[in-house]
Amino acid sequence: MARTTGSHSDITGPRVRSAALRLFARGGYAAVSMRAIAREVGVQAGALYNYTPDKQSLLFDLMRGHMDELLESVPKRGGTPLDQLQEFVAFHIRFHADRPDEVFIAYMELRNLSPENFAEIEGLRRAYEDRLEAILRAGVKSGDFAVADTKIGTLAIIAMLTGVNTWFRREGRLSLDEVVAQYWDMVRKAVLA
Amino acid sequence: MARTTGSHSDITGPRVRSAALRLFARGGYAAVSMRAIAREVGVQAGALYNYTPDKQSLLFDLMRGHMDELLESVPKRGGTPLDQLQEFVAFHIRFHADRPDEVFIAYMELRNLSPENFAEIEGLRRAYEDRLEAILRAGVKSGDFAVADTKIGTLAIIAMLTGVNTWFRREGRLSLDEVVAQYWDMVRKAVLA
DNA sequence: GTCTATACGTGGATAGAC
DNA sequence: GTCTATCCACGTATAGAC
Repeated sequence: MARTTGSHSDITGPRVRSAALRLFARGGYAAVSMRAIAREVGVQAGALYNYTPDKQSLLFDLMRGHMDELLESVPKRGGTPLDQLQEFVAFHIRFHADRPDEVFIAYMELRNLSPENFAEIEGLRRAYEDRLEAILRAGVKSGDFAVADTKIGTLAIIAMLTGVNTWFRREGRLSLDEVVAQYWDMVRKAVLA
Repeated sequence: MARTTGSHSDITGPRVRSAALRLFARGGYAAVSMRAIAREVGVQAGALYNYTPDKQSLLFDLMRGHMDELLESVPKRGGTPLDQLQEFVAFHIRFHADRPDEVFIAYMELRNLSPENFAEIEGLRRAYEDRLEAILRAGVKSGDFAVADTKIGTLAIIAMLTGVNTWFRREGRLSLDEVVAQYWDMVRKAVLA
């Protein structure tokens, strides 16, 4: 995908991020070279450094952008604990199903972050988990839910929901509505008193 | 860890596998060099090739060994569907908690397998899932369980259980017995009619 | 069976011309 | 802003001495 010389700062930046996202998700951060990213964008490797100081920042920006969007999008509190939980389950599955590459990177490439960058991403992930745990605690307090340890319950539910991404395909046997319905059924029964 | 020249075939082989396991789990297959493995074992890089034809085989052997052991260890059928499910849940959590490095590699490094090796590991993983799905189907048939789609139920339960490995630490707040008890409580409620 | 030495490719990142 | 050219470190794997 050769390109001619010229100025394209406004469009090349997003293209670099997009190419890195796709390639990191497919091959893994460590296995993807800056040259491969440049080839995908249609520039030479040296030109990438107009848009990122280094490869590590490219990974970190993708992960932070994803986590920021997740935290901005998660439903705010409202309604009964059961209503809130249902809303959370549907939101989590749909949000993640829409962004398979971002989700894959956010889970698989944590160990390739520098210690400082890892700490920041970990904090955002914790903040997201806290949203769900607050719902479970409210439900336990109101007597609607029976969850022995809300922290474990939180991690168990998130692991179960995120697992959808490992197998769900839009062309597959089941619609996303059906998937959401069954997961909600399982989660609901698992936490109800 | 310098070593003197000599013959150590009987002990070096297992040490190579053990070092590769630990380093792959910590840093990721792509980021770990043969030199790093050799350093951990205490030999020069060239000597590794007496024990493995290449790096890919090292990864594949670790994963196949893990999956073989998993399939040999999984409880065979017996008792009511509810009893079988309880046994499966306890087995899965304990087996995986005992082998954090193997489990981490088996889930994270699938994409670094050659296509042929990937197909073989995928087949073993599928066989393991089939064990659980058979239990769910038996429970649905007997009327004990209410699971809309046993394939989804299988994947949801396995994802939930395997997630324990991302946070459980033996020195932590909860004993493995307590963890098993709460997960069994959630799984049981989730599938019961 | 392990060593040293090396072939050969590729990695991230930078310099300077245009 | 992008290009070409390059630096230098490191990767897997092999050859041949001991």
